[in-house]
Amino acid sequence: MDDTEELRRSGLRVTAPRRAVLEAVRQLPHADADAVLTTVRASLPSVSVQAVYSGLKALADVGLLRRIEPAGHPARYERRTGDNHHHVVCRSCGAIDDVDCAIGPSPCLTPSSSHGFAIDEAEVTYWGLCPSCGVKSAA
Amino acid sequence: MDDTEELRRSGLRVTAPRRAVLEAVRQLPHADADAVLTTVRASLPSVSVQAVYSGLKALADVGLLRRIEPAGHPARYERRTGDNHHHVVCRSCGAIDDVDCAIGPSPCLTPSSSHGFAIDEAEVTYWGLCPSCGVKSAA
DNA sequence: GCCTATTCTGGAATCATTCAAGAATAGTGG
DNA sequence: CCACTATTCTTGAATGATTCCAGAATAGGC
Repeated sequence: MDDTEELRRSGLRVTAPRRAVLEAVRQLPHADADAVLTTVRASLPSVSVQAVYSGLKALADVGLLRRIEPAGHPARYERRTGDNHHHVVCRSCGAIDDVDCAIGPSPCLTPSSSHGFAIDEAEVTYWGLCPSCGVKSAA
Repeated sequence: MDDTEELRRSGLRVTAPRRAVLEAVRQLPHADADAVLTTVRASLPSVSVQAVYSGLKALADVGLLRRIEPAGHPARYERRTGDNHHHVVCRSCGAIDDVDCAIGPSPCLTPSSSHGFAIDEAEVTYWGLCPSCGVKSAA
């Protein structure tokens, strides 16, 4: 299924900016809005900042993209959706990698106490140093 | 151990704004900077915004406060530190509650694959609706 | 091909937070 | 108790990511 088809099935209008945003996130998993903008402009030089933001929002709203917001970093976007996998974030450079569910299939965590909250998602973020930053700090 | 003593032991200068910040976070667990500012000004009306921000940062840096940053919300601060407990966040009103470690003592989660990252923390955030927002949305 | 709702463009605004320069002050040594 | 110096405070401006706005463009149904 190509991007155009995915957009249509999700009930979104198929526009050049949206296809380009979808394609950019495919090329750059965990890209932030700025990186997406740069990539999109390689093929569509006149796309506005807002077209990218609203495209990212529309795509995330229908589930074609997943938005992750690591503390202290701008939001990142990825196409791997629906499995609630987790992420490792490098404290030094902000690099992100996927991590499969810690325990079994998603939703993979049950809190020991929920204080009456109706919980629908368990989000896990691992923090540390990526391979290349780890080497630098050890030196 | 009172606030003054805690500050001193952590190697921080004891100032009125810092004591007030520490006291405010004790009164309001999971308060954001703005709520802390308001509370601090109840006793010290002329404290600046930056005194609160720099106080929060200094206190968090030495571990007297823990800073949490739920996606889409301003940073919150709490005095319960050192146990890496987790949080439930209400999607509707942003209310936060503590949740004990999902599995055993902290650090309580081990990723199935780390991609070479040197991981030092597993942060878990549960998302859902708090008791009062859950009631409203069910109605 | 036309019509209308949706999306896009350009520009300004918002929010949380941080930076900068100079005044105030905590804590040390005398 | 006082002076000294580094730290912290004040005021005010700046930053970065993101959103809001009004009007122009356009996707998709008829």
